[in-house]
Amino acid sequence: MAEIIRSVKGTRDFYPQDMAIRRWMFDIIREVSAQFGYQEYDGPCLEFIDLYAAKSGEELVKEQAFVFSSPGDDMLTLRPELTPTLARMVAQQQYEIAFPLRWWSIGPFWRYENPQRGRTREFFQWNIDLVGTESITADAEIIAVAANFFKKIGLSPQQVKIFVNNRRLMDQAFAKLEISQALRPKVFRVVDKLDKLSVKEWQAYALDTGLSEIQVAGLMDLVKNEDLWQESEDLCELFELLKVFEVADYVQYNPRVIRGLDYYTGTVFEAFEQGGQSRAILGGGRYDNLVADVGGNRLTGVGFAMGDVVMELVLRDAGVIPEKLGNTPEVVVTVFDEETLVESLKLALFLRESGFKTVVYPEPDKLGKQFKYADRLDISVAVILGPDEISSGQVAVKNLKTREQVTIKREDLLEQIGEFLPMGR
RNA sequence: GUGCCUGUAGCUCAAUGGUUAGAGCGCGUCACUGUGGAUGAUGAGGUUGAGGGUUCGACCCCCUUCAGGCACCCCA
Repeated sequence: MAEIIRSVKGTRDFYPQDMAIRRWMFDIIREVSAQFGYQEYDGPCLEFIDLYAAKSGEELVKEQAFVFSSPGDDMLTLRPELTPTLARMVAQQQYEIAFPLRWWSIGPFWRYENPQRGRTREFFQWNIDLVGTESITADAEIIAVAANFFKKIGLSPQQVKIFVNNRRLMDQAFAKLEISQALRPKVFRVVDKLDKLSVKEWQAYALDTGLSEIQVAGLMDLVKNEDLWQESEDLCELFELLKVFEVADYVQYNPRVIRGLDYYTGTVFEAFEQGGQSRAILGGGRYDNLVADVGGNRLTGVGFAMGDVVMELVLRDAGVIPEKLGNTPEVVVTVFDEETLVESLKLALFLRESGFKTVVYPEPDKLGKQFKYADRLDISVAVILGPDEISSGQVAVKNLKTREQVTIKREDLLEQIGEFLPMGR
């Protein structure tokens, strides 16, 4: 056998059983998004590199994007994120769109990273945004969308938590500690490290970034202060609203959530798996200048993004992925010989029109082999059509799960199949 | 970019430096000419990732290289 050309590093093959899980997950995303009145959109997977250069910074484009020149010598990139595309699309029609807009999307993205658990080079991301309002209600709604997704997919507040903070609040707190503006991006990273390092390591790391000992001590107090939110009007209002949205049990204040991105200006949030791995599932927040960078008017919004890779890991850990996802055929029609093949095909046609997912064994073969095939495909019902049945206007129906078999009149076939099929098909 | 681990049958894995590299699962055929999963019999399937070295002898030890996994870095 010739050697099989391997798949590209960091990509995934979706066999039918994998695809069924993806479909299931995406359907819930679609359902929740639509339920809140969001409209689906999408952009191209290919964009000019300039689109990202304007906004995302050098490092992302140079080191993590798939960049190449087209035959026409344009510098193109496989989109590493959706936000710049969204910004462009909004800017292009800024006088046409009815604001506030509620848009969502799911599609493939590419980043040239070192693949490892929970991280691939090709992945899917759910993006959802509410653009054109500064109301805190919008922040609450977006968080409620995330919480409702968790609820619907089967993750409880004990299994997953959305941690919320406010960038402005943290900026004020940093100002009180007299941490300079220039140092703050680094300080964000310091804060982010707190849960990963020991106290001593963390202090050393913090001092290393240029903070004074007093500042380090102050910072430590700050990021351990779970009541800090009370100093922020926005957060007080947000938490009240989250109660109204009936998602408060999924949400918790956390002063250590800041998000690396510079463009977040108010509310920031990240959902984490609770317990063992504690992986970040989704993240988002409020931003001030979505479209200004690509030449539009100032527009604020709030949104989040969720990758499918970590999400699926978490769902697996939680054991909430259904065993049966209903992507298998339901009925197999057996074929006795060349003469009866046409009868089998006609019967299958009838079953399909009646709404059953039906396959026909493609050629005459031993019944045993046909059953074995059906069994391998996890098909529940076999319809047996041989010369005896044809001449008597009957049909044999076998429940492959229970081995029960009955011979009935043709007109009773649909009812019989319905009886043999497992519930909830 | 850095570090650790792993590459043996289609899959999951064995095999003190010593005969012809094995097992389970899967696959083919038969027992079974209109009835599957079980059982039994039997068969196919390998350049041990690749290249070099040490050795009387290498799946095993050493070097190089390729690939994969995991962690760090980073995470828009």
